[in-house]
Amino acid sequence: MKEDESNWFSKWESQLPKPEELIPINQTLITPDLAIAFDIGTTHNPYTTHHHHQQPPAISTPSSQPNSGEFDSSELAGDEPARTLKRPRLVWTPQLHKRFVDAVAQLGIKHAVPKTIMQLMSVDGLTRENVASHLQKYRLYLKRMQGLSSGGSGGGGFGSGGDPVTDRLFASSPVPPHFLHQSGHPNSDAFLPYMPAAVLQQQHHQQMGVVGHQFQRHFGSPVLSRQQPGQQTVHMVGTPVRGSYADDQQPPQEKKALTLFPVGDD
DNA sequence: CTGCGAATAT
DNA sequence: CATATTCGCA
Repeated sequence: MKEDESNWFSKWESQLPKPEELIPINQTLITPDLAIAFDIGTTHNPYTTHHHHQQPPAISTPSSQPNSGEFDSSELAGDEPARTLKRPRLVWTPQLHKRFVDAVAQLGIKHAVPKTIMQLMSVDGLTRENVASHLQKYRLYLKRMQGLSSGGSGGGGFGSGGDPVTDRLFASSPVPPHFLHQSGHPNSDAFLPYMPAAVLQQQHHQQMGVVGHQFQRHFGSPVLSRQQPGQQTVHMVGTPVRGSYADDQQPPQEKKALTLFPVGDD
């Protein structure tokens, strides 16, 4: 039992926020050719075409990124409406969710509020609303789990929609033990090993635009999509099978994660 | 702002 | 159809 804690802690520690270790969320970037090969650009996607305007929320970590502030954008100076446009629908990929969970874990369920979580995650493009919304669902998920394991509805015949895993996304990430019972950590101090100083000031580089084909049913998709009346789904897929990756491990075999290309804004 | 429920969009 | 986002309220 305690071992479990040590165990998850060890794993967690292994992938700790050391800048060097911290980056691998959007690791695989698709090459332009590959993007084209994927039919990206056939349709008029604002993000796939050369109109890199404002940035779709890109998931990236505040660490090294080759392309710092300089891009040779052809028309990036004159029009940057941005801000007022709707952000693309954020796709909560398991990895992204993991970051979320880790953030909550490190903050402690107590102080896990949208704003703080968002800052700790340091995922650029992420908004407080994104996190807030997700946090709610996550809390419900946790609640559900507890209620289920406690004994509850064993009586009536479970089977009707009482799946322990109604939420595949949440299920894909290991839920820290202590999330379940209470917010109060007796010795929580001991569990706050590292708090990145950069939390409050992250340099953001936005990048990526991506694309994929319409896929439903798979949640291995890193990233976001945007749809507007008249636009087609710009979902993207990357990870193959459904499964259960325990944690940050990416699918062993690869369908190849397609991804984003650098862009600039601001 | 944060939390929550429901509606709405994609 | 599932999921994320938006809206109103506490």
